[in-house]
Amino acid sequence: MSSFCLDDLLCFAVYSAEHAFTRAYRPLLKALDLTYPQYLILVLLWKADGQSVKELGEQLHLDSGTLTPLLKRLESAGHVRRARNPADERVVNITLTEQGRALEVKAQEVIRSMGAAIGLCREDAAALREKMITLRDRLNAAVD
Amino acid sequence: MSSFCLDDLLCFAVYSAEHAFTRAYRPLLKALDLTYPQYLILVLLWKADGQSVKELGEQLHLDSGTLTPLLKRLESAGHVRRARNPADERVVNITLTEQGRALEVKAQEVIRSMGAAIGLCREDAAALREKMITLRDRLNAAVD
DNA sequence: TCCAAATTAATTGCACGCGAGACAATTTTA
DNA sequence: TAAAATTGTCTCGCGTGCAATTAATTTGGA
Repeated sequence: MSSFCLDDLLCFAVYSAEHAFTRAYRPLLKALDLTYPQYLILVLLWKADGQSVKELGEQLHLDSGTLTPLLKRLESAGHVRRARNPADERVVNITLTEQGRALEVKAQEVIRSMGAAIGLCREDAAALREKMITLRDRLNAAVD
Repeated sequence: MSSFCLDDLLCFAVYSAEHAFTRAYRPLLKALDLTYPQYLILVLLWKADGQSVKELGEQLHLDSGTLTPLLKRLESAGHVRRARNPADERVVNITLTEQGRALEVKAQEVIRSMGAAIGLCREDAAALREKMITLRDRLNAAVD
């Protein structure tokens, strides 16, 4: 019994790889005064500004209990504005400030640095990414 | 600019897969009153009882700032004991209680359930695991 | 022997991430 | 139209993770 070690578990491999990613991102994002989840939100807004909390949460697989305080921190840092949607007062839309939009240029350098740290060619990275997405979706389906 | 979506990023694929894993584990481990990190610690202790905080941290890639409160919770739940090493008073050794040892049997069922949820054959899971470990180690090397 | 350096665990403060519950706005249904 | 159900967000409490600091101890060299 107990003949396996942690690295034998796929779940732990993913768990520790995720930590390694955030550790690798931390010093790069610190230059922009961002955390990794904050960076992910900006990535979504750079692509489509003005999304609602719910729309952001669906893409991030996070709920509003996580997003609300996170978005408030992004707001107090001056990167986004939060405003109720006049057409439906339940909805809060998140829009970039000029400052938040300006961060996109600096983020290009972060992406380049991470690409180098990963050390995989484009094809291998894409293949691994596909497998992780498939695994994630299967796990999420199993929970429901 | 901003032509990519989140699922195009390997880092996000790993990030969201990790969340999916802990979400999938949560209901299974709740039956044992354990969180996923607590479960990982028990896995290590089932394999080798009496390890120090530092030894556990090295295998989990976590530091004492994370482990100390986590181990205290495991102790107050009655699963482990924390005791200074008489030979070196700086070191705290963690030993399983009878109750903590008994959990290993119930954990077998958790492992079976997760294996089914992952939905990969043994070879594919092992190959994916290898790739994640390699990626993790490369990222960790890049930070230092 | 004694002192400086190194090692280790604990502590503190901050940022997620989630479950549960509260609440207001909106939609559905009777 | 009024009651009921749903939706979107917020708040709270708890459990990680991590950086930085502190305290205690051991080790190594003069």
